[in-house]
Amino acid sequence: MPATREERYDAQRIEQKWAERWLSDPSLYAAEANSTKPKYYVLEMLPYPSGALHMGHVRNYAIGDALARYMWMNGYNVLHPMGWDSFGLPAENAAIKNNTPPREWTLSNIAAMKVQMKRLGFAYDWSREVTTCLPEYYRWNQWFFLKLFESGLAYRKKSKVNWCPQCATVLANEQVVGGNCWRHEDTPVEQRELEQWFLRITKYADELLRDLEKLTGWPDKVRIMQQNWIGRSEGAQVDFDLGGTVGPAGSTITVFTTRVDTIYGATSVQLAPQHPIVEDMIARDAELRAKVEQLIAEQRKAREVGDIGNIEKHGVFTGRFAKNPYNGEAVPVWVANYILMDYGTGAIMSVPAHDERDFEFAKKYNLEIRLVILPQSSDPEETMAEPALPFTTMNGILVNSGEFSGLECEEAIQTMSSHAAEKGFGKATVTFRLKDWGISRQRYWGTPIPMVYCEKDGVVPVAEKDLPVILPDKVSVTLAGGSPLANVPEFLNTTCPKCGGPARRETDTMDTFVDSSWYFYRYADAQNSKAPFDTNTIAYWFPIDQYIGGVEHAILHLIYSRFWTKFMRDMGLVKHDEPVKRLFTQGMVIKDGAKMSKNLGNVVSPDEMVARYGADAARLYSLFAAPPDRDLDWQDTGIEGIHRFLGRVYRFYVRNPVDTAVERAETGQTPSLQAEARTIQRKLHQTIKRVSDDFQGRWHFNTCIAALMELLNEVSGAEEAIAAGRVPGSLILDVQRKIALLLAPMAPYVAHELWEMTGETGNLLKAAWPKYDPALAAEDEIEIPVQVNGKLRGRVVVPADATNDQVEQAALADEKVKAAIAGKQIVKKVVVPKKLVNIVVR
RNA sequence: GCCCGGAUGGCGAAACUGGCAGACGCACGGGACUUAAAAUCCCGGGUCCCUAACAGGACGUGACGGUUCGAUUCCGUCUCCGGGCACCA
Repeated sequence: MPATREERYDAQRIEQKWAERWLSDPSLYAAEANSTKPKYYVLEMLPYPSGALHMGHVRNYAIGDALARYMWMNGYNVLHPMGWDSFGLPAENAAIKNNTPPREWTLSNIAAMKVQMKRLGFAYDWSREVTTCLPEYYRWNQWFFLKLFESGLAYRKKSKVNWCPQCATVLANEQVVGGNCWRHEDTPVEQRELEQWFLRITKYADELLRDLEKLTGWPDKVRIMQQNWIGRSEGAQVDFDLGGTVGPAGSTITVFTTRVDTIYGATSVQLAPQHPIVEDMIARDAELRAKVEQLIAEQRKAREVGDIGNIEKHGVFTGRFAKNPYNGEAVPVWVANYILMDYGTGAIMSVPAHDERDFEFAKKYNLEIRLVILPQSSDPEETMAEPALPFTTMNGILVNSGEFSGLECEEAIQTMSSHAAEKGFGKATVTFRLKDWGISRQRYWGTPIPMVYCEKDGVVPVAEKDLPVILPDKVSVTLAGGSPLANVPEFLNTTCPKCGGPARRETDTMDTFVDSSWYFYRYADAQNSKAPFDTNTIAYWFPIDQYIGGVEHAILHLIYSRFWTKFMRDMGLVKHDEPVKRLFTQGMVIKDGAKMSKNLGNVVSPDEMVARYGADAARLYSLFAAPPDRDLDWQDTGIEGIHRFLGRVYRFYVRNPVDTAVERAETGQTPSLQAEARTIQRKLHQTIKRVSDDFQGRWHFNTCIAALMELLNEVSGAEEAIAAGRVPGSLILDVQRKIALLLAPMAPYVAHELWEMTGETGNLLKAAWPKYDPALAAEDEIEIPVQVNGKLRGRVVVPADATNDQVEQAALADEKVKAAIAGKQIVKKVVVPKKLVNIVVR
């Protein structure tokens, strides 16, 4: 049947109409205060306001919005907010390029993106909008900083830090990816010695690791990544005595090892080139200094290439010996380029027989290789064979190890650590890979760190009552290096909060990950001017029931946020240990097999998609094209298909208008439906079940949209029966209303239009999610495949409640099955209820 | 090197607990409607063999092997792709 003009699905007209209605009612998506409903907090990661949404955002928010709307329809008090991660370097780059002040640039980007979000129909409670670059927000960053400082969790330290020459600022360890800057993938990070502010995240290292077990609603992948990042390692520290002081660093080398059981096999001590004792040694040995500097250079180079793992091992003997406290043996002390100063103690004992790296090094420099562990045989009587070296597993017995010989590795580690502690030359200890979080940035567009430097009183915190320390507007931004704020006298010069004398302000600003570490708390109490938020309000909304975002924040943002929550708990501000109950990481949106990028010219613009196919189609397609946790390969023809589907849905309503009077007329009757009508009714209830199950469980929106397509195919295939009056109007109306309801979370605009076409009014958020009737969803008859020797040979149709015997009889009676088993002996008959029959013959 | 994930038609994918592989959609081919086009509607389809056609048969979920009446699904070995960590002592 050809489509008429009135039947045309005009997405623009429909979406304009509903957008006007929705936008005129700001309370529509507002979370309720003092609600008796159960609460549900659904959160999507807030965007950086770059100026335009990309398809990745659309996908992220389409998932979150579908969930939020579904929960609303299921009677929850939903909190669904949005905000802007709006500090950061791009605003400064834009300022330099276009001569626009960062503030202006950022705020106009926010305005533009908000228009896009509203056009896409996302149901956000804008009264709770958080914009991190505004003083109303960042004053609380400063307030938290003061609290951290009071608690000793914020401290200042001079150290080697990661420096990105492109950003002209320092980076945290988490922001260095493979030796390069996380924002500039081709820019190697340099090491600079700077005085910096750090947050003591390591205080919570153990808890951050332990509580990962509680996060059962998080993807394993993310938990494992965090576990690796924290890098807890149990071992022992042991002191090796140099037999005399070299310099200020003393005469003891403390090594860290996870295999103290192998210490009788230690044949040298290896120091990191930057080790303080090495510095003492080279202070009066020019020759050694040259060699050590060479090792440092090699290390730096390898690090810059991101290849520290494959560095060619080099070392130099220092000419000195250190005493192994277990056996009193003096072993040579070396400096080696594969020893890292920033892990453990920067010194190791080298046991070539039982460590790959030590083995390789010993071979190269002809150091002694001494076997002290023999593999443990499963048969104790069996003589133990000499293993291939290096033998690194823990499945062994100690030999040549004095009083500890004969112990198994595991128990030897315990015994020998205790022994060291008793004798006072060592102890069992735990080392973490996680380092404290360096938050100073030598940039302008960030939260000013609220500290003051006074000649007399030193480092003094700004008084709480003087917050916020306002970021000045008139700043000339350059990437010359050094904080731009240092060139603003009005900002720089201040008075000491303690003595009132002249002082200067800290000119570094905070890492923007501080902003995102707690923004989701502010949503719950966004207008609070007395505190970052009210503790009781938080207790109601937290933890976040569902957080949705990209996996790229698995370590950075998500570990900082967990740390922030634990700190706030310890200061009594929140009552829970973890901020996020369930985490979902959606896949990337790619095109032609590659990440969308301007360079490749494969960027799909959401605006263009909305203009051409409508917001509903753009949203629905991003849910349909792939399960949400997988990457989505964008295909322009795919969204066309979805647009076509919405058109077919729309036409079904236009072509089959049901007078609502019909409903009333038919109520009270129990119509015995004819076969065609019954098929439609069954499909309807099956579809409600499938869509509901997908929302509850796996979030495979692609399959629930497929289910809706199947339902539509069913009813539009029955147009003849409908026209002939063989399908009751009440059933058609039921189908039409339920399709509108099922579509509402994913394609809200057209869902509302369809809802209205069935004579309903009111927002679908307030309509109840449909329920299915299992009896109506059930099949009367089912088709059972019949296999012979595991191969499909026939199909039989039996009543759904047929017994196994009946099914078996039907199967054996089937002509094709008969032919397949003719002349053969039946060995076994397998009948799986409602599934299949398999007849095994010989 | 270690740890996670993935591999199914021309393409995106489905098969949720071991039970008909390929739902749904895209692209494609054929047809209807139309003066024509667009839009819309209907039909077809994994590969190969056989057949005039109907029908029939064999093979098929990255590879090889195993368990099972039966394997995309479980086990073992391997290949390729993506991600994380990496002389972390």
